[in-house]
Amino acid sequence: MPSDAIRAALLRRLQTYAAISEEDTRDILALPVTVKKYPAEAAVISDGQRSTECCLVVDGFCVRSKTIADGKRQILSIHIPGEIPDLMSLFLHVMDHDLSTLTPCTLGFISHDALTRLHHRRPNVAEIFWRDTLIDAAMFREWIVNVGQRPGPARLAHVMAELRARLKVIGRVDGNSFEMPLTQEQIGEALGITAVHVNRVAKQLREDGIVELQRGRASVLDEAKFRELSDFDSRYLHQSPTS
DNA sequence: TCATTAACTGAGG
DNA sequence: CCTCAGTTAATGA
Repeated sequence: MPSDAIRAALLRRLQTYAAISEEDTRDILALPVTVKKYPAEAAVISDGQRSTECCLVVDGFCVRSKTIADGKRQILSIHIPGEIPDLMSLFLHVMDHDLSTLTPCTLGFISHDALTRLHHRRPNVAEIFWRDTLIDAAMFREWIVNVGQRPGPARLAHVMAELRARLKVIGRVDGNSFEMPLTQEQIGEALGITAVHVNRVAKQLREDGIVELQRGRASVLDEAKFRELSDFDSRYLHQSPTS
């Protein structure tokens, strides 16, 4: 993949958040990016490591997670192409959680130095990245509500609804289905329930004709029921520049 | 390896 | 008594 296409993916995402001027666009497209390929389930940067660059997801899915003393892992967020999951490392230099791939990934690395220079030269771009970080925090608030308060079926449906809304803006929703390349074990780690229970919940949703999960793809079978169950309101994603 | 399902258990309403 | 969810174990894809 040409590196122009990689920077364009970043630009496209940032444009969903805010209008970007011509000069700012030029400087974003001029960012030096080092591209690397990763296999599935690979560590990108780990808890405790010092970071000197930010990671742009070009292709594939990543997750952020933390692992507790007994080995159990909590998945904190799922990341799709165009996102920079570790943008906070630009200011918080030592990682406080893990970033790893879910699927095989193409990742673009941008040095903190280059991003800092861009911020100083282009305050409007700095604002966009700030906005991006605040939306990241809004997603975490929603995640806490999901894991802390919703019953299993709604938890699963909500994560699906959010993923679909985010995939939609990068043109990766195909009719009633979209990619959700997590095993039931990984879904359990995201929802805070066991893999067996994920299977039970998934079976229930399938039997109720609401949503179906197979081979890393989710299909919404009944939009109205899905909306009601998921309790999803996209407001917290702030996907429009004026929201 | 991952998905599926049953059977059992306990918490909590 | 009912629902939800964890554990264990067996089996299939």
